[in-house]
Amino acid sequence: MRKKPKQKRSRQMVDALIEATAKCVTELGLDGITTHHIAETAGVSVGSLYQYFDDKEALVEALVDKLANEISEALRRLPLIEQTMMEQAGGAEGTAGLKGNVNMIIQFGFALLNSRDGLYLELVRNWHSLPTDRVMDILQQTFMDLSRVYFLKNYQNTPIEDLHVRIFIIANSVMFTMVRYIGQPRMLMSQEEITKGLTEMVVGYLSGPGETEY
Amino acid sequence: MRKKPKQKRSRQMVDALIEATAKCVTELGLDGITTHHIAETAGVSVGSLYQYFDDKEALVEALVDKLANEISEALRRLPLIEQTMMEQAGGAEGTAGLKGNVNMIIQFGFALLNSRDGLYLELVRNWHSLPTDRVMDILQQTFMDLSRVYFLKNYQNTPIEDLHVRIFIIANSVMFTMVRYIGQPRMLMSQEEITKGLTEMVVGYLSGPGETEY
Amino acid sequence: MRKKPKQKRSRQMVDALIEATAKCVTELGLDGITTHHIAETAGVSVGSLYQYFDDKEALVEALVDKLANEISEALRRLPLIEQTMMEQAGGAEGTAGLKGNVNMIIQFGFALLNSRDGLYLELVRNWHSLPTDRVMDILQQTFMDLSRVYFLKNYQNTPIEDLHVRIFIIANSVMFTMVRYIGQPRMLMSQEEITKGLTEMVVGYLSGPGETEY
Amino acid sequence: MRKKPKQKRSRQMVDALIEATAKCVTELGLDGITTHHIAETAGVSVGSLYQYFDDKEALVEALVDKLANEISEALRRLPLIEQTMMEQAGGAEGTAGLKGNVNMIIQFGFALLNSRDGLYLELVRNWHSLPTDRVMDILQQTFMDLSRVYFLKNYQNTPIEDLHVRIFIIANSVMFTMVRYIGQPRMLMSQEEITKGLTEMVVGYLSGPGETEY
DNA sequence: TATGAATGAGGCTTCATTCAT
DNA sequence: CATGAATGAAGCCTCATTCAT
Repeated sequence: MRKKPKQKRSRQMVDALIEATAKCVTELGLDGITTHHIAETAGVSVGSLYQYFDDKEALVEALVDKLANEISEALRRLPLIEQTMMEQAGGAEGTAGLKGNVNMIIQFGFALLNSRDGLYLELVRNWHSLPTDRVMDILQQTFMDLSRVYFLKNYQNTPIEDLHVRIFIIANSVMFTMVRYIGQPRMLMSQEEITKGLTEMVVGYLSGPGETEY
Repeated sequence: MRKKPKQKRSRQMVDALIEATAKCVTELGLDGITTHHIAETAGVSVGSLYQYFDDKEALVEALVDKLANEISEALRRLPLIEQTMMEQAGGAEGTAGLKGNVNMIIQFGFALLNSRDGLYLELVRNWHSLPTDRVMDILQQTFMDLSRVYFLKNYQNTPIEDLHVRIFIIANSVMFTMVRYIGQPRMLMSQEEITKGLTEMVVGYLSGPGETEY
Repeated sequence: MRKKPKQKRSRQMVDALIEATAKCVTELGLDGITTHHIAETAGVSVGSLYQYFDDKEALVEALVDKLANEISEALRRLPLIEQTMMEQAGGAEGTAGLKGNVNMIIQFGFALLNSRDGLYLELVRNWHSLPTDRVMDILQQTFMDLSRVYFLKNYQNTPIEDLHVRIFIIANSVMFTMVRYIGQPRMLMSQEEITKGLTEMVVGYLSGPGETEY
Repeated sequence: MRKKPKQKRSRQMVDALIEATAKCVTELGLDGITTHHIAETAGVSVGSLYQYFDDKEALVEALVDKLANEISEALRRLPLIEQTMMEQAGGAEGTAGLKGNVNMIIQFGFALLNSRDGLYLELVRNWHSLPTDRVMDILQQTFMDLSRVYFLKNYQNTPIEDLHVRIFIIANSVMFTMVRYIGQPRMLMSQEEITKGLTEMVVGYLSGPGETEY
């Protein structure tokens, strides 16, 4: 970013531009946006755009960063259910709490991808051409953290050595399956089916044998 | 395609152009390619390009189609292991054959994504902006078919009612997790770990309760 | 023309190409035609086209020449009515024969412009960008000749000193008024009205005082 | 037009571009102009051209509109001579005023077609491929209006039922005869002869029998 | 600072013409 | 002679970025 927006006016301008970028992305797709569109949508001139952002990339980067943090926050605020003592004692079979939580997170994900007119959807789709890997990274990191805490609290007796691998696999599996599902026009499957399937897969994976023989 | 490549020369030209497109995609990325680049890489003039393809899109489409068919073929040729009688009788625990097969497919997938200088990687990444959905469709369909046959043969006593949902979830989970993994520059995890994790998840999911209570 | 088509085959080819050009002109407009279109329509290769014609211009020129001669012939075959002795004696008032002839020619003109799917219309419209002025020239010349003969026979006592000027004016007036009329989509006037008006104007002009004071 | 030329600079740019278009049309012909030529002639970049005009067509349209209005204005400012009482009473023979006016208009027309290095000539020639029919429409409409007023004032006793047909015929006859005359390289006739002939024809037609038997 | 006019490199596509087979 | 594949100059238009006001 070219300029630290300390002034109030500046911050407003920066925010307006980022918001305009978001709007343009949802309306035109990530590679349909132009600096003119964004400036016009923000109600400012192209010149101003370049006063606050080095180039188009920087704008998208700023947008992505902002969203990533928002999502990360929201994820953290999710009312995850703590496992009861009973379940914890029950061993591998007591996955009701886990299942509920996974289900909740997936539903949250679907809600997210469908919100803001598909803004997140478009960004996730184009993750590879985004100026930062932040979205994925932040999301994954958040996921990691959440999971680690959750597991430490609830499954102290379970090995979590390869937790980072599992989280990586799960995060990407869930996210892209959802994105792919939403992208499909012909709805041969209901969102509930997908949610249920994903939940089952994830819970099974998390409850399965850890570093078992193989 | 503008002209049916009946002549030997024509087919050579078409192939050269598709191969040039492939090369350009790996070198410049899907949306870095230009008609001039492709023509030059193929060692012909732009005019020739348009003699055989309606536009740039058509070229990419041809490339994608070709690759999709190749992969589909290769998948079909994978030496999947038939389940033994013992395993089949063993119920959910007898998953050694399944596990082996899943593992084989994932390794095949990694090999594929790493081949051709990342051509497949780039194409899968950009699946949403490809002129055809054929890649995904063909791959998924092939997967479906393979799986259906496999399950019919080996798990006749297992419910496969929601098989299409499971296949959808698995195909996308595996594929995008692999793509994402390869895309990561810092290798915090080994490919073996990912392969193992994915296999475990998939096998668990496929061996888990079918249309159980939930 | 590059080659004298003495052989039968050659002449056939030349004719086919010219006819194809005609078809393309009516279908695509004079500046919508391409050598490929023409060759394809003629059922031959572009190469052959260039074997018989230096370039695209030459083709159009050949077409125009052919048509001009055809029209010229047809004009000459028009059954113009000879004036009766009575009329000739009657002076300026005896214009029934003239009027009939003018009317006939105009109707002939309309029929021509509406024939061949508007081929003539398109060519007259584009007279200025035609490779030859032949159409106009031949038509005008034919007109001149016809008129000269006609007047010599029928109006020997009338001065015809400025006949060439009158013919020039009349030919162009009539032709372009017709062309413009046909081009108008909204038919605020009937073709009969136009025909009648043109006839009246022309007859009046031809019967008017010759080299009078002015 | 893409941008409203509110600013002084903008209007200058727009004017420069239209003027450059005019110059290019006279130098290269209507279908010899290119966006680069025009921009270069105007002394600006292609980009600027597209800042003010949607495409090449829009430029030509703007030029044509401008000229059409100019001509229309000029036509209206022509000092047409009102008929004297004597003439009006004199019936068909009192056409001195009319003849003078027709003559004046034709001379005006010649002056116009010969001005601006043949710009008007080229545009009239290409009337059918101009983006708007406005030229012809505006000119014809102006002509109509002028004539109507003129005839109402001066020939109240003459039937003018088919005036629109007559105007249509006259306008096109005169205009295209002039255009054709100017286009002819070999001057077998003087401009005076043409002017005189056209005047005679027009006056004769306008003074002739109205809706007479036929 | 804010503006938005101006820039111009660069991308896509067409089509008349040539030439090896 | 016929073919049609190959050529490549040329045209149109876009858009990220700069800079004078």
